[in-house]
Amino acid sequence: MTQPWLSNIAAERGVLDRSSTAARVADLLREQIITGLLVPGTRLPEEELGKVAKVSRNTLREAFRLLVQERLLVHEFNRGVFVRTLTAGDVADIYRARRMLECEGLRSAATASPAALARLDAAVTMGEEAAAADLWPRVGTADLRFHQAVTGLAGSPRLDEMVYRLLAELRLAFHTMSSPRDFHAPYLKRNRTIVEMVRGGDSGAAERELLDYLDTAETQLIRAYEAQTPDA
Amino acid sequence: MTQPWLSNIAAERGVLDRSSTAARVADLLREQIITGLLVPGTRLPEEELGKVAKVSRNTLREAFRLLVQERLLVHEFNRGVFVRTLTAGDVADIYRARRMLECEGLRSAATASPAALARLDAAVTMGEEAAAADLWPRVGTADLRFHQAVTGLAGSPRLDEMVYRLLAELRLAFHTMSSPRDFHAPYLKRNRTIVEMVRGGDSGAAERELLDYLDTAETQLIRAYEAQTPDA
DNA sequence: GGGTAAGGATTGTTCAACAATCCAGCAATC
DNA sequence: GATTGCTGGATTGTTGAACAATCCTTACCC
Repeated sequence: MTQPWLSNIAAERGVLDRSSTAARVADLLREQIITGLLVPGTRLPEEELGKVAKVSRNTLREAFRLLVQERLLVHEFNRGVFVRTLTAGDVADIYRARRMLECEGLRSAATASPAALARLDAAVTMGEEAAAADLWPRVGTADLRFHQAVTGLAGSPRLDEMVYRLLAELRLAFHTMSSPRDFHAPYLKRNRTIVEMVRGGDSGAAERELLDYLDTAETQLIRAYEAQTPDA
Repeated sequence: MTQPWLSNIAAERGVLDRSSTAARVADLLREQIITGLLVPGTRLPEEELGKVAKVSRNTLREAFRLLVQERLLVHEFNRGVFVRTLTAGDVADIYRARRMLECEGLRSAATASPAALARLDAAVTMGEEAAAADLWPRVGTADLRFHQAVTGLAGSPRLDEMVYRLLAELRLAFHTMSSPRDFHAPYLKRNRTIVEMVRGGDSGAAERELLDYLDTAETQLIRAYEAQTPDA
């Protein structure tokens, strides 16, 4: 391990062989969920799903467990697994946690690694280019990646994982928004603003901007959410 | 649902019927891990373990998944599951996340529910009584419960879960401490101090105290940790 | 109408088997 | 002598079928 590039190999090694069938089935299901084709509340019967996915019930159950861990599915004992349905309270709780995590990231922006800053910039650029090309779902992913990069400024693997899970969870609520374009468009500019504030060293201003940003996004989302699910 | 105690029953209902064999096997393994009998790095062979636990390989694998999610085990594809070994970097990262979460709890102490405050008090009292009775492992659990209660002041289920997982993870490192008594004893008083500051409404002082508290605990733990695992 | 019992459908769990992969040990080569 | 290549045994990954336990619906009875 004296050569520097050997440690690079060692670090990236994990992604090479990781390919269990259960993980691949989980990928398929995740895709269906985050694109909104699998509606929250839907029950996923083991036998039927196993047949169409051409995997045994056991491995399918293992895939379920992976997605339950990501909070995309819920597992009720002796009743089966369902696509998670978020309550308005869940959305509020997620935004509360996001505020804490992302602000923590901005506060440690001064000591952030160049790679982390580059990821921040790349995410914003990706969003702008996707908007120019009219690829609005891609704008959505870029936005999520931006917020992950904000938290990533802290350089903490655990904080990264936390925000990753929160954002994955949020996708369950995004589909209640009528148009992804109207939802994501206003935030493109604000993301760029935040990046420039961070680059300029004014993390206090960036934090204020981000908090206001999250507030409006939260109320917008919750309003659309409660309109769709009367009461609850 | 007009009776108040009915909602209590409804809230606690989930734990009644939740009794899959996999969960119970996971409980057994967790016990062995947090008491330190199962040393980090140990490999858990499926066939052998399934025989002694008298469960099939499939359900054992399900138990493994549960503990992998709790970060007590790690799962390497085609190689098996191992008891997680924390690096000094892991410990530092855990404390970083704890600082963020627990301070967030203290900051919302003013708006915390009476039940959350009661839990805080109960945890400290439990620790003091356990110390008086010379039950030091119990002091340890009381301490963990205290920190969970601190975060619980925020009243956020997700923050609660995050800190729960972090503290569970941390137990993997506790066994490197030679004596649980020497490690936990000094913190009994500081816990009480923090509770009184919170009760008095001075959450700023409580936060400063807690941060100092966590700093010393972290350095103490990491020092003992690096002494035991030379290099790494 | 409301409670109840039977029935079917689905999940929980086990078992046995085979394929895929890893790993330690040994042979071959330079 | 160290590295490479191979081989056999052990362990994990995955499958399919079977049975028990549980839930849900339907029909029945009072």
